[in-house]
Amino acid sequence: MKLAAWNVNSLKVRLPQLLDFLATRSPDVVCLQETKLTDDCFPCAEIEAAGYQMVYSGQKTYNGVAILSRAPMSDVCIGIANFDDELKRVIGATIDGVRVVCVYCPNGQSVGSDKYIYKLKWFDALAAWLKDEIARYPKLAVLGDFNVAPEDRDVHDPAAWVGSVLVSDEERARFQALLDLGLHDSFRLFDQPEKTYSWWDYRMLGFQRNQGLRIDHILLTAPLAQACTSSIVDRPMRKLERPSDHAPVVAEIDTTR
DNA sequence: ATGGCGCCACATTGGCGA
Repeated sequence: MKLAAWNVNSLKVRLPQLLDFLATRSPDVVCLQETKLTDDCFPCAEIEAAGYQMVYSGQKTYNGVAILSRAPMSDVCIGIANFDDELKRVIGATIDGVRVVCVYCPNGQSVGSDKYIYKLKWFDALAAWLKDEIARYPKLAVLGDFNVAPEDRDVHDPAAWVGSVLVSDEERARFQALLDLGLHDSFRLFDQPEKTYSWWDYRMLGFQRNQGLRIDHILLTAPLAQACTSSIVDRPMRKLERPSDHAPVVAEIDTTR
């Protein structure tokens, strides 16, 4: 099972690139973030024509998540249980016995801001909910834009970023709390090229200079981590014309194990 | 020097993302 997560930064704009991704990479499951579409505007026909079923939860202008899958999805859930959040950031579904949770974690804007406080609370609610979900579904994957660079090696210039949003100790502690639930960062299960990132600023030739951050992740419970055969950042997608500022992240699970 | 780029909407400028 090939699983992908991609912050498309507007599905309306990025639909051609998504269809390219589906056709050339042939993922089984794709978790999308920042679709920025209300549900009545979701491009169902084009995605169905590409051979995928889909579930989605969106809103105007900001946020919005979706899961695309070749196989049927069941037990679809929207949002974090017991956490009141009007922003559309979470959708989950069961696919071939794997519980897939797609997340668009808050950005946090700047350390100490109201949005930062909300980000920390949001992560606490996510962890509390995932603890129950993992107990219910031992084979669980959490994929998406976490808006946290877990370690300094996930940051192009750690000295320039020290203490700022996306890398602050409090944010990294929230990410670690997810790992402490028994989740594994699939990317770190394998040897990886140095300076591998998943997001690059549109400004300042960020991509050309590889000034990026690794903030998009695929986290796996132990049964899936043991069956994981690869986990990469699909960097070439960031080179396309009119790219998202994020590249997709992709992990493969050997479901016969 | 806190800018830049790209996307969105009560648009032709401002808010936001990261």
